Amino acid sequence: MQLTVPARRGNARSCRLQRPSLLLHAMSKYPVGDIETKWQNYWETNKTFKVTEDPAVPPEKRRYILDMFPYPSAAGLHVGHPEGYTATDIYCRFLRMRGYAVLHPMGFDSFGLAAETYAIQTGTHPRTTTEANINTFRRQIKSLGFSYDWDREVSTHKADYYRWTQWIFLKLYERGLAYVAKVPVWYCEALGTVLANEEVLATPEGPRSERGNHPVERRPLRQWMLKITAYADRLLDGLEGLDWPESIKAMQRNWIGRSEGANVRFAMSDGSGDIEVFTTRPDTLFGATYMVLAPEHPLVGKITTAHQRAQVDAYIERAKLKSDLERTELAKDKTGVFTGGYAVNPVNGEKIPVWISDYILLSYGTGAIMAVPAHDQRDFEFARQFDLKIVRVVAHDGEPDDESDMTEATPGEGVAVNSGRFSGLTTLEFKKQIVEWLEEKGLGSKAVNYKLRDWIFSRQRYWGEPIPIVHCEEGFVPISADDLPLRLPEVESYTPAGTGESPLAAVEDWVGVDCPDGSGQRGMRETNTMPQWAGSCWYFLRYLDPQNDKELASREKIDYWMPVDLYVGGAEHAVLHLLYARFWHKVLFDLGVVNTDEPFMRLVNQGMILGEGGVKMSKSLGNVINPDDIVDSFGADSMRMYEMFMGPLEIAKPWSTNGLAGVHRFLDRVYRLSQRPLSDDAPPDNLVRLLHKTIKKVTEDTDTLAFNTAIAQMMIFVNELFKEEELYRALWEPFVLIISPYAPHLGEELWEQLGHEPSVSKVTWPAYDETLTRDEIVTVVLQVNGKVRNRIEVSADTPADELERLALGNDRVQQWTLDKEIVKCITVPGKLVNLVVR
RNA sequence: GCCGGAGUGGCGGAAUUGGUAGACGCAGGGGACUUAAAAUCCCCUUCCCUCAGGGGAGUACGGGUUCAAGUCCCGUCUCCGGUACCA
Repeated sequence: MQLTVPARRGNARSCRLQRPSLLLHAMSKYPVGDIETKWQNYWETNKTFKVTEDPAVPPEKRRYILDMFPYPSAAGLHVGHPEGYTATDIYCRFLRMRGYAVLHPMGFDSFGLAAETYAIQTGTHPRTTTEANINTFRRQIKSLGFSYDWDREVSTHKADYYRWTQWIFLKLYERGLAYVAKVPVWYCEALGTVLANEEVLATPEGPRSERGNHPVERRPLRQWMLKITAYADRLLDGLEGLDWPESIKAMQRNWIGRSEGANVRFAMSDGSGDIEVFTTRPDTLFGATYMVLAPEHPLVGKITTAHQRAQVDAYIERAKLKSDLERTELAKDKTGVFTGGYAVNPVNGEKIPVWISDYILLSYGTGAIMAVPAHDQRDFEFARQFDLKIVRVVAHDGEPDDESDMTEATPGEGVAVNSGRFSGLTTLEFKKQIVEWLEEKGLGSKAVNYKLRDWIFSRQRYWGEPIPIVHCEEGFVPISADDLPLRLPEVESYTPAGTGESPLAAVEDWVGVDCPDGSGQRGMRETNTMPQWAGSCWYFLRYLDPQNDKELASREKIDYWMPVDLYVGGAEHAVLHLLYARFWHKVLFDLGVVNTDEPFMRLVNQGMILGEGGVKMSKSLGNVINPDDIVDSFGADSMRMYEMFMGPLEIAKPWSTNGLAGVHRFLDRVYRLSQRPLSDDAPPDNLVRLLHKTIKKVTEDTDTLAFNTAIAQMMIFVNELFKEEELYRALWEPFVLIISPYAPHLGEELWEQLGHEPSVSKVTWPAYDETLTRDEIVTVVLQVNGKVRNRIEVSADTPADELERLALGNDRVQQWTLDKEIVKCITVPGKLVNLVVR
């Protein structure tokens, strides 16, 4: 998946970014490079982290920990990638040592625009570029010592992978969830192609292509669509049970945008047709004083009077050129034109004018509204702009009765007024009764609307999954699942055809094909390809069974591992990827392919790593940190540990090379400590207690992904050990175990130096003794009126009355209680005594 | 505007069910070692006042609850992320 970092464009050569000069000063006492190479080779040769489906492992001891796989860009790995990957790696290593079977795979989201753009410019096949980039990514990821099971690696552009992406598409098609429709999309004359919304920018000169700054316009073009709206309610309801950040859930809810209301039909006064509107406030029907249609609304032509025709046509022309953005955000003033037509308000028979305006979007609801200016701010502004009638139909406390005094609409709920026999009803009750009334009269009905729209699934591109459909005389004929994969043909040019078709349209001997229905007729292949999102919708299933050529993954393996227990990645995928993947998963669930309705039980977003000084990392600022440079100068363990020490995983935090050096210093200290002669003597009691506290803290914090505080505790422990002459084996061995998920190369090395067989990752995580985690002597705070006046050291089990006696007898305390009456005494054993005086 | 999140030293950040604010690290200061420097080790380091015992203030701001508030409640401000004529 693509991170929203400034991607390098149109240049696939690897480029070394400038090294911060500080890196060159990294001094190291321990042989970082040797150690890290040694253990990476060991893990690779011994397949240390290969995992298989062992039926002896009970289900509650299995975990599927997933990283968002990267889009292999030419720029190589970014410091943002290792953050999430390190977090899951530490967690996985921890879980394994705690006796879990852990599935932890990695792969590549390898279809995408950047490689194709480069192909257009240079003629290099996108596969060549992509696979070179994958090799770089894989090398970089391996250099950080992550414990992936590399035998499960997948890449979405490989035919044995996209075969199953196409298979899922066929299933969607079979179920009526994939269809073709003419929808307005951005078309760029100069580039000869359709552009995605995110490839179009709003500029003062109008909408322009992101690439080349060419003008673009909306054209209704034939596109493949996926009926995600059919799953809107399930996508909404499914969020309830998920352990996801509240913000992501809120964003998905907002994106789906469910709203309840009613559809109401208004007849034209001249009988020229009916206008249907959607409203969430049917209780304000009596306040509907005019209507507005979207400029593209099909009824506009029919109801416009001859007198208004020229103005209306001119307005429609202008609206066409505006982007959605301009029609909404940028437009402060309302614009619109009267059509000359009138509709009849069904509740009171009043004739109300029908206008068109671009504040009404054809794509939402019915593309038409009843305007209630008294209680809707947009309608209010429009009414004031064009001097239309305003009637209040909801009473709120303390409002002026005269509409001419109103300065803004009052959208809240209240009690109905000016509403005939419905007057006096509360908003809630009114809504119920009016819908019943409308249904009785056949004028309308209860309705639900969504902001969510069907997913435009086709791209006029080369580097994507071909859509396995043939256009035959009798219509679309899907390719038989047995004939998949439908491979991408080789092409001579990657440039779009200029007709709004993909480069595939030019490959005549690929496009022309016998119809798969066996009729003997000739047909034409679909030349659109799938969008980049397709491959990432289900990759986590392919990891389960990557070699399977009979099905996308066997049901046994799905049952063994799914659903994903923890999914870590950037918040930039909050809506699209996570919504699309959930949608496909629900379809697969309905098909009986997968075992759960939701794929990802727990989601964590790692925060962005900013440049030094808290600004965004960007090439133009020259503050981009290249992980390769860090690994070269400080080592992978320092890089990993520093990124975890920076702060909580979820928050954005600035990079600091000094901070990195500090963590490196710590690891260096650990190594130097390890070179001291080992002692088998019993260690001092205070250090044993510190060890148990440390094990407890690191255990709990690793379990909750609070890596920064776990590392702080390890630093405290090492600082204390460092002060001792001797290195006690009884303290050192457990410490090597708990640091090993964090600094795995050093962990392996030290474990081996302790005389053990590798790998440390197979050793059981140390236990702690709860009683040893508590201090025997504690500091108790003596307060007078809540202010700390003294501290005393007492045995931890000193009872309350004894503490109270000690407090009252304390001379520093007495200075503050002298001549005062002691009103109250609060004692918290082991913590404090607070004397309240007057 | 709406939704979500966050405001703690010079900086990144700690702080259990309300119970010692500032753990750990960075930066800074002092000392040790060294011919010297680097590296390393030790100590100090929220701010203000101080008779050197301490005292006062302090977790964005203003209130409140409480013996006790960074933590709970009400209001305000700022910043970050998302979204925006969605009828």
